[in-house]
Amino acid sequence: MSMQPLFNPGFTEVRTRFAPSPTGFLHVGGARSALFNFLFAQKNNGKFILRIEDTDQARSTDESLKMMVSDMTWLGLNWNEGVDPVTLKDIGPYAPYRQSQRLDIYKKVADELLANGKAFYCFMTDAEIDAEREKIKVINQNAHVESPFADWTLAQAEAEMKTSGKKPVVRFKTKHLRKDYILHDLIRGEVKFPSDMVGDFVLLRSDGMPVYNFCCVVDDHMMKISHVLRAEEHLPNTLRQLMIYEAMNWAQPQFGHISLVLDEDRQKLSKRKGAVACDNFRLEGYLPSAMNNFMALMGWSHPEGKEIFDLDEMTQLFSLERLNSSGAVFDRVKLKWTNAQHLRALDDKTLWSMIKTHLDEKGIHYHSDVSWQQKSVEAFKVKMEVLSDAVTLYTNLDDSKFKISDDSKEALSWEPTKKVLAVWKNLIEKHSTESFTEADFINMENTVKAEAQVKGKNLFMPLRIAVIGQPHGTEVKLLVPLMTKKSLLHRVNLVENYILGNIHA
RNA sequence: GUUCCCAUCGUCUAGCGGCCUAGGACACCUCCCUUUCACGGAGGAUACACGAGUUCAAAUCUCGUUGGGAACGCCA
Repeated sequence: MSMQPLFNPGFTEVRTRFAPSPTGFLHVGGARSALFNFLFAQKNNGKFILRIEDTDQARSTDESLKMMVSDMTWLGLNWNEGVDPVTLKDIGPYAPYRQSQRLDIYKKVADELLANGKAFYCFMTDAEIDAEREKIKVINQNAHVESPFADWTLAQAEAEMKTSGKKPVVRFKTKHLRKDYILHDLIRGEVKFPSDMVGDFVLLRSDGMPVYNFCCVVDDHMMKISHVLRAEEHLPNTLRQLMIYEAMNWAQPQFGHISLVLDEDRQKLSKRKGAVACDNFRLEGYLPSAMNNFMALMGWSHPEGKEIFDLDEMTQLFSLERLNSSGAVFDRVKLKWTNAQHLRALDDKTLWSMIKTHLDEKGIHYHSDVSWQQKSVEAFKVKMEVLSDAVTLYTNLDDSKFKISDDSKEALSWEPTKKVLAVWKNLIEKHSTESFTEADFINMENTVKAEAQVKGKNLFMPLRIAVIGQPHGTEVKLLVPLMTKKSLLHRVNLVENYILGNIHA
């Protein structure tokens, strides 16, 4: 049995990176790529780098960069080098890690390619390119626009710049590369690209800003990235990148192209069909552990088929061999279930502190008493799938928000209901303390049963409505200990009035 | 259109030539638990896109067809 080397010649340790462009929120698809890079680096005692691809000056914002950083931190995908999560300063041996601050580096590489004839200055205007494109399209769909400047000497181009003042782009010369490029993809196996798949692509824009395919290669090389795990949409880019590696005579990292995350209609996940920003999920009360768990399961599988696990377990078990190559539909229903499982695995104290955050945010009232909080968590734990579900659950405990639901009407119209409520109210009034225990409630319930001569749902539904205003939901014996005598009286009075109002209406 | 990628239950997937009359999970249905709704438990229904090869043997390998997706920018 022969061991496959972990990385290509020229690399000494596993170094992966996630390189978002700060032009919006962190997308779950991106987060999943980040996760796999993080896991692979962790698993192999390597380094995980956060690089910022902000060469699109028009769209990159600081706001977005902060969001990316905080979302990554929230998920627990901690990086070893890159933008510091607190100070936002670049830290690590290969700083700076944002491309807008590495311009001189790209320029130097471009100059080298220019000098040895692997790239050229192109003075074509947008209009000229468009016109040319139209022209050749008629003859051959497959053809690429050919720049008349491809064969100019460097001196010629420099003279032209000087005299005309024109600002050219730098293009990579592909014409002479008539051959197939073979990529040994970690996930897809052998992928063959014909070199005529691409034309002379831009390296440097006319304003000197580098273009993605160029700075990506330069940075991956300079930062000694050993493994590039990225979404499948980048697969066609890889040809351009392979060409640059070859032209610079640089050692290639290993590439792995992960399948796409799709919408229900099997297209690339987009925000038009629901939330896709990590931040939205955080706000709705999804746990980072559940997010990671769920994202991992789109494309990766636990060796024992387990469905619920945390980041540590993933890190222990992660391997590229268990990554599959077909796209995965983002199933929000299963995400919710996954979250519920993680929620229930939490101890009551931790869960309470998370619930509290959501209640505070909405200004929902709760008791400061720790045992009350504990009891409330016990009562509501299995009723929640996401933390924000707590908002409704605890609002139901607020007297000022008490409301009788529409589906209560039927039970309130039953003949024995009036009697049940009367006995119930009487028992509350007679109760000697302000609060009730579970045992108190069970006694009271039995008394109502005997005195009102009712049982089954004729007993239970009216009682629940008198407590919570709804015929279904949390066990009444768990609800009553969360309430006061005053509160229960207030509620039963409202329900009685409601029935009276209905009768006379 | 061109190039590339992909193809197992509705969805996420296991499977890497015989263990597969295809396993698990979500969702769905039935029952149990439960004086409600849930949670939990036990069952059920549902899939190897199609066609040729290779082989004693194919969900697994090869080719083709079909279907889906992505990329074709001075976006990343």
